[in-house]
Amino acid sequence: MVISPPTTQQALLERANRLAGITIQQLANKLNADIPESMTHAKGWFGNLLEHALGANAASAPQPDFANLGIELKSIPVDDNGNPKESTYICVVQLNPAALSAWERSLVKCKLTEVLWIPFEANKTIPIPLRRIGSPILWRPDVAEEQQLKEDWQELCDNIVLGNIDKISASMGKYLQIRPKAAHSRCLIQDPNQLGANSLTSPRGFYLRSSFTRSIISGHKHAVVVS
DNA sequence: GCGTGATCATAA
DNA sequence: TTATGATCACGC
Repeated sequence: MVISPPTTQQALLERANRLAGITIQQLANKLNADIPESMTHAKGWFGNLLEHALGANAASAPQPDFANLGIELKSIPVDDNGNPKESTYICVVQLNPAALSAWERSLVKCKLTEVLWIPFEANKTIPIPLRRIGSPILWRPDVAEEQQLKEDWQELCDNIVLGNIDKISASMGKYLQIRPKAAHSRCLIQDPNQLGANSLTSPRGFYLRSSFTRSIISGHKHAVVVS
């Protein structure tokens, strides 16, 4: 079964709201999907299931999941208190000078312009099929949030442009951080910002700290979302 | 390797 | 217990 992409924001929200409260088992059954025994070898499984269920169409292109709506979809694992259990991957850290030149044209800003967050239970004591899907939260960063994201991005990118990517640690950045993002630590890519024709470094990604996504999620817990 | 979807595993 | 650094799966 292939689900077509929603043509409007409201259609997308309606679909997402219909998933609120059901279990992973129920969703998997609807889509005729097999549930993994563990997430160890199926780390992106739920995110992919959700894309399928909502009709996301950007595949693995570097753009928002619902390209026509400019909306990025993010599943977010939460504990018993509804707080995020993990940081949230945003996008690859591109090393070409153009990608590092301005926040306004960055992939991070593009992805974070509007995000549909879908929380789901991730407490390991709950069997995967019984974990429930939460209510969707459509979020746009407010002025203060975007300013901080921009500052974090700028500080991190300044280091990259100066050829100091290997000095960046995950502790930098208030909301955004940069961490490895690769199949394994032996993966290497060219870094044109470093002196020397063949400077290599590890592929990295931008992530949102869970302390930040926690504020996003909790700040909208009582939001009313369509019908 | 690059980009997507992320969570795992262990040092601190 | 938590956050960093490492890793898993997939399409191309």
